[in-house]
Amino acid sequence: MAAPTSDCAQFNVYNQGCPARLVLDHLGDKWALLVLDRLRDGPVRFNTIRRDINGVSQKVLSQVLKRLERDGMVARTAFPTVPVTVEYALTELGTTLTARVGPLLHWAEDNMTQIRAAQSAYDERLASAA
Amino acid sequence: MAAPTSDCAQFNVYNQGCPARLVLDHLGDKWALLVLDRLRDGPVRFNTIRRDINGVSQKVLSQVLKRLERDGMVARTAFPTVPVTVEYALTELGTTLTARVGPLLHWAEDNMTQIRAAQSAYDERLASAA
DNA sequence: CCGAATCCTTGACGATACTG
DNA sequence: CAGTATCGTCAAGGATTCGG
Repeated sequence: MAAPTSDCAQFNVYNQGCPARLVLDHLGDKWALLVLDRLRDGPVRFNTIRRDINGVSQKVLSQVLKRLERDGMVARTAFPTVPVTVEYALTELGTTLTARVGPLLHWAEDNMTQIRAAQSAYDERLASAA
Repeated sequence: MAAPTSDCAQFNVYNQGCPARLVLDHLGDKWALLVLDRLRDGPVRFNTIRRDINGVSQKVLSQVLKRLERDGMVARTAFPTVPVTVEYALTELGTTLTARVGPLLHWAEDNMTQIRAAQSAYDERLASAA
């Protein structure tokens, strides 16, 4: 067995030291990617994100943003207005990550047809077997 | 608001037509990436994967493989020996996906230190606030 | 306006046992 | 060897309510 792309301590995903999980945990997150993508053009306010990303709850968006902030992907700025105004923006780290994710999404778009075809063929085989 | 990398139907992640989800669902999967990575060198048998990926149960590995097969990432080949021998291998689609994920993992490795630093700084700020 | 706190449902995952 | 079937646990996510 050759060396894997990212070691991950003998493939033990439970190992918190695995660097890949640091990023993958965000990718796996149902919303994080959409949030990052929404911030690509510059700072956005909380409720603007909430409105634009259809289906996310306040609680979850709050969690996601907090986590992205903790990981240094997003910067939170609160303006002492009344009522409070809060803006979220990509940090440099977050910007480079978002840039790397782009190609992956493009790959998904480019190969969507193939994936769907594979799924259909698979399902059809199942149906004919039954 | 400019066009996002992947449209996702006005950011509605629930929309199954979103091409990104087709791939992201796999990335979010706790094991799929490890499986894909394990297959990079060529066909591998079920129990070999199971042994090499520490911590995965038969059930889940079975599920993951079936899903990867359905999505056209992995090809399953059963040899009519006694007892049965089954091999899993990356398809061309799976190979290109695995190739695209690599850079992302490298990014994670390269920036792991920064991420950890951000986390520490964040946690420290929380502690001093308390 | 921006969130925190609470309750609740759902489904992912693991352990175990069994089959062709 | 390569799975399927069943059960139990547990945490993520949604709905709602309250606070600064």
